[in-house]
Amino acid sequence: MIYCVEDDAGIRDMEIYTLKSTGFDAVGFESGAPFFEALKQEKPELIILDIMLPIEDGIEILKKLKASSGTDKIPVIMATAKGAEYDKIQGLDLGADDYLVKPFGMMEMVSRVKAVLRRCKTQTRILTVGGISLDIDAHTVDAEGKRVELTFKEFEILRLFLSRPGVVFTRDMLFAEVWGSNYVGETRTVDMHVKTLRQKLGECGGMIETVRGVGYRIEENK
Amino acid sequence: MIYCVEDDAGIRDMEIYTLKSTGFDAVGFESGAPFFEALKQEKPELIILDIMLPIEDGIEILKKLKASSGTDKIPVIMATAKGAEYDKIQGLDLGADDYLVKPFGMMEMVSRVKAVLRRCKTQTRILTVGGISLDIDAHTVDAEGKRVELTFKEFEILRLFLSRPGVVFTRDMLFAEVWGSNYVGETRTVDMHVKTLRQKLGECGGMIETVRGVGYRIEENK
DNA sequence: GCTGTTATGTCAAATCTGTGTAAAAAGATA
DNA sequence: TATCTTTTTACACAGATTTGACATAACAGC
Repeated sequence: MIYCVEDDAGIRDMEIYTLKSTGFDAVGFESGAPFFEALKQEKPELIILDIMLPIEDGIEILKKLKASSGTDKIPVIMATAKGAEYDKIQGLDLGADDYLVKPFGMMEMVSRVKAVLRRCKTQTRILTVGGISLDIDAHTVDAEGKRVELTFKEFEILRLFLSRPGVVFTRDMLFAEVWGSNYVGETRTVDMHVKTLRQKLGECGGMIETVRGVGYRIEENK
Repeated sequence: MIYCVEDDAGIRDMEIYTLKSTGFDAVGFESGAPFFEALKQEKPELIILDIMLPIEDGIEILKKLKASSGTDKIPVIMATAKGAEYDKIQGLDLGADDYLVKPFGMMEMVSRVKAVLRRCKTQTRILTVGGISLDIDAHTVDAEGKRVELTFKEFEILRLFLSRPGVVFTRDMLFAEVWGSNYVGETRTVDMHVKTLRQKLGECGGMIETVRGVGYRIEENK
């Protein structure tokens, strides 16, 4: 879902039309008030925000968005009039993720939206690295296209690995994240789960690398 | 460190001057070739890349950057001529982090640089000196662009060296930091690790200098 | 230049440590 | 209860680390 705040109905409709025909779900708002109302109902993935607005201007709206913990992480693209460089600077410094200079092409808008979403890939619900893909919602894992049945702990560990490919997780980190407690004493619990993971993942099992003296990581295949 | 690739000497100098006077360390390049040469030596925090370049254009350079595992995470801001919308789209789709439309103000450039760096802040912690780069999170080391496999102690020692380039570490300091204990008695342990480090780092091995009677350090320049 | 002294480089052997694995015990779940 | 998951224990082994002996290089004084 993408929200567009834009007072010019022509531009607004064009934006919504383009976004929808590109496969996004989009809703337009004429001003800040109805926009904030909608925000209470549903948080969009991204906001396109015009700076020149009648009652409350875009900069003010942006400040409010960034001030509230529920909305501060939603990426914002500011739309600004040509030559208003100061606005751009202010917007960027206030935490806008990008901006569009009017008049902008719809192709460009879509590209920027995609680029920002790519950057802010906050919660991709499906993690994929190499031949392994893990669906967080469905709680399923496929390796080389084949469904793999994992237990809870195994799933959580694999999810961590996939969430940051190439990054090494120490046993302490794994314990903290998966068990929520500290890694105390000498136990081979983690190793055990890694072993079964490797086994169940078959071919892809080799992607889980041991970093001796440190921990484990999933190979960032290149 | 920020690298600027721009064929127009006037613009390039202006960029470098502005960035330096803002507190950044910046170096300019006229074309792709010297830029890639410098890249072997040191990886910058950010790259400002002109699209219209004589021999190899910015899009090509961007593709190369994103194709190499050592450079694909470095944020890139593309500089493009006004109205060349297609370029922008292509650049953004290829993974550029932002772009500047020529002619752009220096204030805007600085704002964008800061914004991109802010966004990419929580990325990876990478120490780079000369041709060596060490990724703390991934626990990997590259020398001259090639992956080098290090053992735990080797990694820790190299990490110390890279954390303070040019500074000499005595054997006592190394023991205290890496082993967490005091350097007792006469043993060749540290020297041994330094030897294997130099060996494994190949060309870059020479960067580890012996300071007779004191300890070791990593050579800052060259 | 030499020469003796000292620090560092190198090697192979000895030691130590972390990890893989299996199997059994302990907890959950149904 | 039976079954599945998780944890623990025990042990073997590959690989990392350390050590001591010796070679080599650097330096200071002559």
